[in-house]
Amino acid sequence: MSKVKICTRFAPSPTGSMHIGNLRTAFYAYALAKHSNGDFILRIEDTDKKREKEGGVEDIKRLLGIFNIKWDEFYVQSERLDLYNKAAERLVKEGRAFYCQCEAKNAKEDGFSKDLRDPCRDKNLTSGAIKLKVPDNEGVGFTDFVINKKVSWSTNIVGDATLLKTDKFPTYHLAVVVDDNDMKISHVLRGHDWMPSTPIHLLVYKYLGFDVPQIGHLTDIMDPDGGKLSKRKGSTSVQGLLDEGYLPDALFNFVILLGWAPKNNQELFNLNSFVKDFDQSGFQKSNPVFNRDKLDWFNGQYIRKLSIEELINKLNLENTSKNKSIVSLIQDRIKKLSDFNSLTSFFFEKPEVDTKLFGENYKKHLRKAIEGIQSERDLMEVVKENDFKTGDFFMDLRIAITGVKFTPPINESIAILGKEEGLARLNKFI
RNA sequence: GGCCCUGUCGUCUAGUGGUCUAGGACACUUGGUUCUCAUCCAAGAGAUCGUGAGUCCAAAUCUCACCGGGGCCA
Repeated sequence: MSKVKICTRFAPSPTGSMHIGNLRTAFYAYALAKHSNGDFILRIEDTDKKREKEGGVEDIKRLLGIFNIKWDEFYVQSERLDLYNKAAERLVKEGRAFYCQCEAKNAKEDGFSKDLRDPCRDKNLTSGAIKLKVPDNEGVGFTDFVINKKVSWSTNIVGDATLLKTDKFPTYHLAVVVDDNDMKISHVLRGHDWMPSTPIHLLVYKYLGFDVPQIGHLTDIMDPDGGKLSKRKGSTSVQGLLDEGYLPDALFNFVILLGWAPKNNQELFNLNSFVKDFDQSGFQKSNPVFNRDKLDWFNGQYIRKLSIEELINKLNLENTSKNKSIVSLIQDRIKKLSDFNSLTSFFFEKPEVDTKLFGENYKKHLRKAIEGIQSERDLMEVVKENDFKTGDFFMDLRIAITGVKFTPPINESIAILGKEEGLARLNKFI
């Protein structure tokens, strides 16, 4: 293979909040290019104006920015219509495509039997939509660089695909070929769902006289309940996951390992190490399942790596000494940023205490604790002196102070709350 | 229905004919640290490599069939 510069692109449609699978495609395309000092292009595929969402483009840029993905070039397809129109017209002129004026068809009754050859293909019309004139009895194929396998089809199963719609906007099939060629994309990386339309693209490449780039189809991320991961089942939008309290670093690390693996099974990656270690042969062939537990684990790992200041910042807290103390108590105890509130609410408001949670000796425990705190003594000494069971003693304190059984260490918590407030909460139950 | 991709512990995976009585990670179980929870540490359980044939001295690794999973179909 000749030594051409590697150039990849991420080509999302601005149709709504970015899906975690799209983001993964961006990471892979980015790493593939940057591993060899190639270029990474961001291309907005906005040729379906009906589905476009306002602010969609800005949202894509913003999200990529959060993950530190930077692009070398930026294009918008709707600004390039001329290019697609010319290509389509050329194909018509050269007998590789034809105008079609068929009415938009409805779903057919039997669902499946369909006529692959369009009735307009030999009418020599001079206006309308432009469709590809697919030949009969030919073979088309390519070698997929993700699954590392030659894949081929007979053109007899390929329909006369629409290339240019009547509104002069291209379909994906035309735009993707024209753009990838024009932008000198060396490696096309896309979702597995595009595999079946690859023969169409191959034909378009051929008729336009373009070199076919390397093409690879990524696995689909699956839902634990089966089927492709979808927006319907829980939060799969990148923004949704961020809102849930997952750190970008954790999301990145988790998602690149769904469908790609290094030979040594290393678990922890950041953008730089991923780019450095990236290797095409690490692509997986079968569909991975989106596993929350693993994501949570990664998130915990990255939360624990943060400095107190960084964590305070991520939690949108003021950098006060009280908050620092609180945050340092919960850093080992949260899996997601959103766990913070439930774990620490007792610091900010008096808890509701269910007295049924107390042990049988709680009054004795609380009384001695109050004495101890008033005289500023180490509570462990109080426990020993009175021959209390350590666990029971602190649990009663915990219930009185926080109202719940799972909390940060209670001595430190009382220190943060302040002696006065701590005593007040204990005295309530005497 | 047609076409295409795919199949190693529950999950993510290592593995490319012998070193595999199949390795790692998450989850799980147990023990240790500890005022609870969590962290951390240690140990354990968990996969006859989808099934059945075949090739070979030798197969998770090659071939075929079947079955399962996934995708696409103006």
